[in-house]
Amino acid sequence: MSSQLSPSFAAARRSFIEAGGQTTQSFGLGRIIGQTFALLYLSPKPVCLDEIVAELGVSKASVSTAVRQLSDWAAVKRVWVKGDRKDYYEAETEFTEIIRNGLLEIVRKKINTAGIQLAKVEASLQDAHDGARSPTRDEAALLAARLARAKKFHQKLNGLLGNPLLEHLL
Amino acid sequence: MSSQLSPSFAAARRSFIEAGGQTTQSFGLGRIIGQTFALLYLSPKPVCLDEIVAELGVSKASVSTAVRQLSDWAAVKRVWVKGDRKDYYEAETEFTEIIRNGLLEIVRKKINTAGIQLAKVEASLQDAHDGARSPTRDEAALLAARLARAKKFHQKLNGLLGNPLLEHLL
DNA sequence: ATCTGCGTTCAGTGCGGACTGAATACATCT
DNA sequence: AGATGTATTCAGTCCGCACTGAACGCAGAT
Repeated sequence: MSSQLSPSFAAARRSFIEAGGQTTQSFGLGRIIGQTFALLYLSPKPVCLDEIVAELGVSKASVSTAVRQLSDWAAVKRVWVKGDRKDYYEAETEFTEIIRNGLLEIVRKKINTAGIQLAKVEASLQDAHDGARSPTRDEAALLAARLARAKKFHQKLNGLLGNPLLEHLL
Repeated sequence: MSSQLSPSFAAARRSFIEAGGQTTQSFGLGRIIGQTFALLYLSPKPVCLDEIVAELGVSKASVSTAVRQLSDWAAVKRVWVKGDRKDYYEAETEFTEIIRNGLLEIVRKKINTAGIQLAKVEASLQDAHDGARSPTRDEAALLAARLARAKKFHQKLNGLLGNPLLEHLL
């Protein structure tokens, strides 16, 4: 692909792709996701799966799943090239959109499951309160109070993540 | 510790601690960090290392490092009990502070290292531009343009994370 | 219908990082 | 000073998860 490009230009390109991989990996998303996006982000024309596989030197399976992840977040979009049976992909260049659909969505999910667990704790605390003997009361009261604070904070976080003002700041 | 508490109360407590572990683990911070904080958060009095070790059933080393992590973020604070050589810990109950000092700080670091890598790419692109022959120019121009956009977004993120308005929303 | 060239799936592998246990360092008491 | 009870450190182990390779499914072409 980059046969006639100057060596140092190719180096800069690879460096950028590597940086993409490092970044996504540091966020626990895996290396190939970032590398794939970076590659597409730098490409002037749509790129097919096998080209990505060739340039990154990884398995087709990895790129396939990475590309799906990325298109789930609308970080890349499929492009059909007429007369070609391959799938081609190009990057969404608007980072703000990607954060909105990708990262923030992930965080929302995690916050949400945390909230579900809080609700379960609340339920089992109800049971505990019913059959409580005297020495339990103080402990139970503290747990209830702390649990309430946790729930309140959880709601505040939810509000923040849904706040249009946050997305406006991006 | 909870010998005279009702079974279902103890269950609620363990459930909360477990939820804490799940949450921190889902954010890639490890399970014990969240469990330790949750335990301290529910405790009416300061707790020493060995009590945490006993209740969580994990190694002393794990709890030791977890506790240090947590106090780095000011999520827990050391408390001295006079006449006792052990270290005691209690939780910071103000979640907002923890997010500020912990999670946001982590994200800032990651964003920062990403920025450093971008700078490196920019530098090697400078070299490439110097020795460029004609067919390279277009590709180089695109890379430069996209790199500029990436840098701009990086700065925007930095600004957002440093924005007092964000912390005010918490 | 068969063949050909794609993308996807899934059981298995390898690796990175959390966790452990023993050795170490440290503090306080006698 | 030594002794004792504590926290910390560090090499090693274990485990989850990203990644792989082969088998599969599914198109369109002939």
